[in-house]
Amino acid sequence: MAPRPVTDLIHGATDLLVLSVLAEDRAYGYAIAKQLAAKSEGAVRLTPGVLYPLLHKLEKQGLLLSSWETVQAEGNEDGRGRKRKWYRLSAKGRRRLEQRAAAHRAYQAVIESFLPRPEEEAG
Amino acid sequence: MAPRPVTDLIHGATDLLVLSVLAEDRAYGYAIAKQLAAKSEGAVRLTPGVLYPLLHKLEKQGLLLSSWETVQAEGNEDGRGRKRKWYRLSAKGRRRLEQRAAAHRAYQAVIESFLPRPEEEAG
DNA sequence: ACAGATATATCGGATGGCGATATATTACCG
DNA sequence: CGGTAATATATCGCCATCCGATATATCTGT
Repeated sequence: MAPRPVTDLIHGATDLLVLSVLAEDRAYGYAIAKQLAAKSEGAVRLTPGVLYPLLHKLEKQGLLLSSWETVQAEGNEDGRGRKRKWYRLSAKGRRRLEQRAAAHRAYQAVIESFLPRPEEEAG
Repeated sequence: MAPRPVTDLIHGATDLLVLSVLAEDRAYGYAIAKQLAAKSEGAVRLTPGVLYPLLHKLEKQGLLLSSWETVQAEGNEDGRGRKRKWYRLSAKGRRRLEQRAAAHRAYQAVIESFLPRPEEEAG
């Protein structure tokens, strides 16, 4: 058994990423994942199995507020349509983002202080 | 039940930290944990439940080499004594450290690119 | 004699990320 | 008009990891 590809991770920063995206503008889950993937050139991919439970957790914690919207398709006059669950940061979520970002930066600085200096790539 | 103190974590960087410490000099487990705690002013504390399974894993992966040493105490002439398991980086471990450090830095740069700019603390 | 630091180790619980799977709607292309 | 892919949300179980608790033994300082 190979030790598993291990796409390797996102190191407990998923909440930070979602909160950060929503700090700029409201968005729905799928759009959040697309934005992260696009702006990181594929490096950050929040799969459904990570994304949706995470959004539910953050909402439950009062960091996000949500509302459903139904997109009316062309030539579709009845009640059906694609549903989107829009999320936005609550005031609490905004404060939490600031805290988490600061804590993340502080912690990364500590880790960086232990790492070996990067190898110079000879030109 | 409060959501647990959540000493909060070390974000999957434990291997990176251990490899980094051992890149400078050989050490035994307890000393590695002490060094990390001291140099980070308590921010990084590898508890036994994290430390020892991790060292075993890294050794099993061929990244670390180990050897036991017995510290002879004063006034103790017989065979007993405190045992230390010394670890050092293998060549493979050294290469792995470079890779992991580079990957870590690249990933952190991506995460940082999503974070909001730090709030200016007015002087 | 006793407490506390040193030193290694394992166990079980909780969390979190991940792939797989499910369901429904809509867009695109031939 | 029919099929495939993209859009959109959601849950499940597996596995790795981190964590506190516990165990054992040695050594130091008082």
